[in-house]
Amino acid sequence: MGQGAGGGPQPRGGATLAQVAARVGVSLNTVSRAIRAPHTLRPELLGRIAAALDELNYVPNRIAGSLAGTRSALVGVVVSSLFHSEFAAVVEALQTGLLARDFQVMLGHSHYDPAREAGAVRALLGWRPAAMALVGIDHHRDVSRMLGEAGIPVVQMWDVGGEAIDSAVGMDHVAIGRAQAEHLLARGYRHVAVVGSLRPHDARAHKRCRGVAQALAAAGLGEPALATSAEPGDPDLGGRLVAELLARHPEVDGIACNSDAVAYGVLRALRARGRRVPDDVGVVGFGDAEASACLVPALTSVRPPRAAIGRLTAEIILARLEGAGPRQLEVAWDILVRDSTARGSTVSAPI
Amino acid sequence: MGQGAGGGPQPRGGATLAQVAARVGVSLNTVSRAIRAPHTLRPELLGRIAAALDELNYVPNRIAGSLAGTRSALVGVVVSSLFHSEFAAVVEALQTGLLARDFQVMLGHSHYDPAREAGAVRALLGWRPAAMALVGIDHHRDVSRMLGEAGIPVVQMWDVGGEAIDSAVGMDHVAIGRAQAEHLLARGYRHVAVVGSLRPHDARAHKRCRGVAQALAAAGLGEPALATSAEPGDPDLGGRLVAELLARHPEVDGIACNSDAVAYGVLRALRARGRRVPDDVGVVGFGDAEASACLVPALTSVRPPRAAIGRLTAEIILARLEGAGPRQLEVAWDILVRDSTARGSTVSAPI
DNA sequence: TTGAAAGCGCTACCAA
DNA sequence: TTGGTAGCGCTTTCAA
Repeated sequence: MGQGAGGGPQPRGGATLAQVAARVGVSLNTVSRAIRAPHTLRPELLGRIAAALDELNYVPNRIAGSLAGTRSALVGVVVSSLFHSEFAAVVEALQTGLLARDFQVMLGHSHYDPAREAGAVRALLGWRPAAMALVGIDHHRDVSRMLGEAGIPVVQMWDVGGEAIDSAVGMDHVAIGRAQAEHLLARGYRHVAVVGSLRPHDARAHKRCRGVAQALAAAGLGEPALATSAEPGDPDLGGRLVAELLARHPEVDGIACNSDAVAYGVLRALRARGRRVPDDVGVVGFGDAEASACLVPALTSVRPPRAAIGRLTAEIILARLEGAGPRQLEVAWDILVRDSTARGSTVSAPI
Repeated sequence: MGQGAGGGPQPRGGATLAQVAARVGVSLNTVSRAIRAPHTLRPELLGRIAAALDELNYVPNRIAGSLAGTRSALVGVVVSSLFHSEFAAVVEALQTGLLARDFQVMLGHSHYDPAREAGAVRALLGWRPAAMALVGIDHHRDVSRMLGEAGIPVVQMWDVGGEAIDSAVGMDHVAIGRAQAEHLLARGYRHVAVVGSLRPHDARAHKRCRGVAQALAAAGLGEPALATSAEPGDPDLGGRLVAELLARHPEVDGIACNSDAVAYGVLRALRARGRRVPDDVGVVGFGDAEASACLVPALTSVRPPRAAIGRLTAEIILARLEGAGPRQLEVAWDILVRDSTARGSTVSAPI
């Protein structure tokens, strides 16, 4: 209270097309065309309009443009989480690809919860996006229904193998789990366990887990020992889970982790318990986080092609918008073999 | 070609308010009020409208709402980069705070480039956001001008101490640099260097660097040795810079890194060269990344209150929008002391 | 090459 | 408690 006008700043918006038109002395839609189809105007007029546009710092109102135009310039993107940065690089590559064609990305988070995912999808759909991209291939039926009814291109990222709503770009997570286990077996580890965060609705994590079991079965071994939790996967969780695992299954000598962050904690806890890596125990991660090559021992991990997934998603969206059909792509990943599984490459039978 | 209709999916949008109204047999704006002010309708009518809304899967068109309404429901956010996840936690906390009040976040990236930052700000302003938040306090003058003219609340995050456009929530980066150096000196390291990515327009990094120099000067020591680069800060860069540093300044025994990722590479390179940490060299990072506590030796680092910065930014934006005045907050950070600087806590003079 | 007019789907205000 | 009406700033026809 007092003499001030009170209240926050008054949004002034910028100049409107009509104001620019009035200043130049032409009609509103001549200015509009000066922006969208400059070649249809006399150069002289175009020059005067450009000058006015510049002078008034005209910034096109995309809200108005979207409402009036036939297509929106927004793409909705739903990721599980940005926090653990699993998907930050995917989003960045996607946004870069889209921005080049003047599409804005709108981000939503599911926090690994189907209800929140549905909420995020609904909220984004309210902005009438031209397309949507989301992490995962298995969704709550409300999500599939809403997305199907929206009648826009939808790209499901990161996973493949489920029933795609429209298009998909991802990895075969069962194969990844299998590869984790096969790598451990090839290095001579026989008692393989799975450690990590396994949220009820994180289908990818469950698939990798299943892949590990498949590989063990194929090798004539029993079920993998499991130490999982629905908590977010961080080093502390890894430490707690491995402690619990070793108490129950002291024979474990190979650990497939559901994320590198968890693997960091696993390595630390093994060290604290005097278990040598890779001599006594082999550890393989998932995600190839930035620090993984700098740990001691350096962590063997699965590297997902994050930037490629983001880039391909952008490409598919743009192509779909121009009339191309849906596509489903499986992208390749690889295992970066480092010291944490460097016990030797021949299968040595236990004494 | 072929028999198909060709073309991508036809965006069908959802049902409109008018369609719902027609179905119930009331006027369009009665339905609008059923959504925004339900208590002003007869319960019976409200029930019928709710049923129709549900049956037609009505999703309000936020584009139309923003254009017609007095205020937009968007907040623009510009970060330097998501990729190195420096700001992912800030954005997530900010988005959570805003979403609770039904504001959508629109993200832009500057990639540590003033021109791209200006481009991102301009692009976001086109959506007529209700407010903007951006990383950094020192901006290209075009950015300050555009933001000032927009007449909306603007919160500058992460840094403080410059001339704020409107509001700010951040840390004193000079003090952080000073603290890094003082910590090293307190642990008995005498020849302190700065290693890391120093992009021309990353004012925060420059301030931390200046802080280190100040602390050395205050202790009667000379300028810090510098090994910096404009490349993105990752472990490989850290490794290369420290190799170059030790070639030029073999006497260095304390290293202040501009990010934890760089520090990871520094630790690895020191190990490869047979320099023991913390005995021969002390290393302190910035950012407290997830892996830092799991390295060997565990990395001493400065921990920024990322979630708090995001949350406070959301609070300030919401308050500003309700008429509160601008605020400038400096938030506290701390140094997590770990093994990489654990040489002892008394200053021991070199022999 | 330019202008006029009709909406896009909604909110805000007024009248009933 | 409800309905009518005038825009928001632009794109998109169509006519001049």
